[in-house]
Amino acid sequence: MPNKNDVIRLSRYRNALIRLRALNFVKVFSDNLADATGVSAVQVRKDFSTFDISGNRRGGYEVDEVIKRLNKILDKDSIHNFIEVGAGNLGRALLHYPGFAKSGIKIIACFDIDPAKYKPDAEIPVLPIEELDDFVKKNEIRFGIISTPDLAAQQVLVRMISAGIKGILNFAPIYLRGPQDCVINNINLESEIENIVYFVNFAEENK
Amino acid sequence: MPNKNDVIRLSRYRNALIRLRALNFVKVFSDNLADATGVSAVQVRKDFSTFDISGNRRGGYEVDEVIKRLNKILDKDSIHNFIEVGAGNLGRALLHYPGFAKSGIKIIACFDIDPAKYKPDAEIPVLPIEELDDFVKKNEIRFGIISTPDLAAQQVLVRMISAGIKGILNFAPIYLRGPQDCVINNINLESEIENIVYFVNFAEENK
DNA sequence: TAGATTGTTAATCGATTAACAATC
DNA sequence: TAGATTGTTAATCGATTAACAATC
Repeated sequence: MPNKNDVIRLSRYRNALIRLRALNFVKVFSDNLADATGVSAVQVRKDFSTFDISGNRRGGYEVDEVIKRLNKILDKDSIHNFIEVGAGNLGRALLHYPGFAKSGIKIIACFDIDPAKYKPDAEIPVLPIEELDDFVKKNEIRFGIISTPDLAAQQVLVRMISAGIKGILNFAPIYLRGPQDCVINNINLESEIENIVYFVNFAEENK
Repeated sequence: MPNKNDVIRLSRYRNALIRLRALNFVKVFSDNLADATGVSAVQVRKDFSTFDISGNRRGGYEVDEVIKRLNKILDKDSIHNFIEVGAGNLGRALLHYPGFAKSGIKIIACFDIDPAKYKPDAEIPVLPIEELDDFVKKNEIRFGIISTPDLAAQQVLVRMISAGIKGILNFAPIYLRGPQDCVINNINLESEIENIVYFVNFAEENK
């Protein structure tokens, strides 16, 4: 079974290939992709081989074909409906993040506890959190985004899972874990910053 | 030299410890931290040992002391000034992200190419990108955030680096790399989503 | 054919864990 | 002292890379 890093690399290859295609590349060698992504050329070939993407010895890989294959693997040919919980600054920004729309990701509703935030008639409605369960079940939503403060996050997680959500992107600054059959990716902005600060300081002290 | 994951775990320990302290914990065992963070107990002890955080055999670790030590290591006792480039939806949300303020991270100015976005008199001013270089040098800024579309990101990176920025958090959906002495953490929201979709699909197909 | 590139197997490297000695 | 926990060394596991055979 592939792990998170393997699949992250596939995304990276896809991004690079789309850019190379825009530059009229028809074929690429693993070396080109290595340069474009910072991944080693062997790693590229190994990944392609494990995901059944094959090239021509001597002729490299066909850009279009590899992109098609990656689209299939990453399920980029269909639209994925998401719900979001937390209509604060970050939450509202994500609702209108152009990268999502462009990339087949559609947030179809947002939920909050604060009545002041409700906007039932907006293009992407903001609804009371109590309606989450029904909404998710009725619309068969499998994916959710958490953009609440950390204190609320754990409860929101429980609610999402019991409603049947299977994949979650969590922006609350608390590391969430779920049951076996639920995928949670945590993005902790504070800890990313701490990380950067640490390594910049480290470099400064050791130069 | 520690790597990114090592330091990310330190952040995680710190978060957990702050929560445990709020629950009046005075001491913790590596087992407690393991439960609280999902990291194994050996790993906790190993990490603490490599970062010179010591406990009492039999008595565990003192919460306050470990937090202090982690604050020192992660440089949480001072305020870090950041600049940001890109005042779109996401950029504006980050400007007012409460988690940053709470955590000693201060974005002191934002830059954009679009004159319609300029707000030189706002609390956090939005300034023309041309002013970045001077501003960074005058204020000795070491850290930056990129929240532009992908096409602009590469140029923004060059500009930041030549101005002397050493640590960058990049939200543009393109994987950026910099010179040896510059730390870049890439957060690619699209690829995080692709990742979640992949694993949810995978679980569904293999159940 | 010669040369270049893929695809794969074996070797290496690094990170995690198991085992256990030290000690409070 | 007995028991529990830290701290560390050695073993294991997994991921990356080196080497090279296959082949276009």
